[in-house]
Amino acid sequence: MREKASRNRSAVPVRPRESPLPLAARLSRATVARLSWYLRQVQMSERTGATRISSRELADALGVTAAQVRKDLAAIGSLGHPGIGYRPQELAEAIRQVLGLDRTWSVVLVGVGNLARALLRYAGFGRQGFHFVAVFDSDPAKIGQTVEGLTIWPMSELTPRIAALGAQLAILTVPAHAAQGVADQLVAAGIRGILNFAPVVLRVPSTVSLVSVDLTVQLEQLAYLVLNATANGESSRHS
Amino acid sequence: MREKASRNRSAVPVRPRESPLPLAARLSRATVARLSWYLRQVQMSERTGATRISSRELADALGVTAAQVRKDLAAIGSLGHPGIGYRPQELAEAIRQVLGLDRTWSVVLVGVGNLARALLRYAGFGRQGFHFVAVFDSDPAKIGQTVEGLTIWPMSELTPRIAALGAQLAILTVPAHAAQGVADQLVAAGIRGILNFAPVVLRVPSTVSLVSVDLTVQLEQLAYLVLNATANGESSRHS
DNA sequence: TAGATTGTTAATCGATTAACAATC
DNA sequence: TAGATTGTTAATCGATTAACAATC
Repeated sequence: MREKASRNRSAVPVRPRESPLPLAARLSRATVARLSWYLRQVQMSERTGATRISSRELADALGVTAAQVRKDLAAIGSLGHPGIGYRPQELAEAIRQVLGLDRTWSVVLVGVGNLARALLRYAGFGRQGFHFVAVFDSDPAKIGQTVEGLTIWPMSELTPRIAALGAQLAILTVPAHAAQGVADQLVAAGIRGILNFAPVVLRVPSTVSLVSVDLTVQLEQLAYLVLNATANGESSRHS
Repeated sequence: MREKASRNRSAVPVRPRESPLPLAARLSRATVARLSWYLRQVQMSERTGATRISSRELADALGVTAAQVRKDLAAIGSLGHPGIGYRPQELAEAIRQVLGLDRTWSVVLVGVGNLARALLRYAGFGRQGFHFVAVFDSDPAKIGQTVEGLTIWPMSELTPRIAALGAQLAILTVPAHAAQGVADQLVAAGIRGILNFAPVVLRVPSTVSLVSVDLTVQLEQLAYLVLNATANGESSRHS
């Protein structure tokens, strides 16, 4: 469960800066999440035609410290120019490469409810290289219907289609009671990563990556914060 | 942005155990998230009629260490019974109280798309005391329609209705470009907490609590994990 | 050159884990 | 009593911040 590998962190500076990403040290969750924010911000800068952006500008836009930004960015390479800042294009490219957004990901979706429809319709995913290649549901009434241009397949098609399409990622939007069973099927079918929205703690083998988004937990977090806000200094959370 | 208050943490043991929650120390984000998991697990135990549950059982079910569970639970009170474990009912009640689930929260929702419909339909929220009292949208075509028994109101009704209904929480499911503007209106209308789904970093005053769920970030996390999985020992993430 | 800004180090802060006396 | 399990302490681990020499 916990991350075990951190030995090689401080070994990085020793390495010559030949290829852009020479066996980069493992990045922490928090760092990876912030890289996503930086990328979004930098892409906005690119659009406005800016030729440079400083750690301070990035920090102010995102509500973190400039030191944090520099630390995060230094972890993925020597991308900055002392006295200048970062060049949006260079930076965006480097972040995309680290996050794996410089390629196409084939994604299947299991469980076609409203949440699934929202995700399928969200154009932001496609823009970053995530392409939905198949959707599945167990409800006979839904099978054969079309959502966002995709035919809904029965669960019996899960394994063969994932194999045939070479899908790497799956989004799980089934009810809690069905989630573990479907996850097991996805794992067996060779899926490499699962984004789970079912409110359960899933168990998958260590060869498969798992990110869970638990909306109930988020709303409960909010209730806790509100309840403890007046007394305390407020703090906000970004997941 | 960062949490500033932590002085009183180790001062807690000094305090006599009179009332159930005597000025409880501030809990970390991570702890609050785990409390939500514990609650869910404990509620399942309650349903199966279990009369006790140990930190080890809880830990195994959720993939954390038993020490972690005891630490988290000790932070909200002396709830365990040495040699026995925790009593599900007592524990569930204590967690509910800490998270503010022992009361009713009035929630408004702004932006009626598929994500909103999914959230409105999700029964889990109601079960924990979150009640949707109004929904708003800026699209004239949607105004006056009904979703899950609620009439969709125009944005001009936001301020008066929030005041009239005494709504405390808001869920923001509008497009990115509209999010900050709507957040400002919600703040002005007296909302105490916002659960934001728009993929932007929102700015709200420190008197208002904010939790953001950024689905793009989560999918990018997954891509990063998959990309770095084979080489590394795998780790999974629960938000 | 003077001013700006990075990458990196050391210091700080906070969260997790291991271990065990106290307790039922 | 013997066995089980908590709450708490100390040790460890990791992440953030501050400061500044190096660089453009």
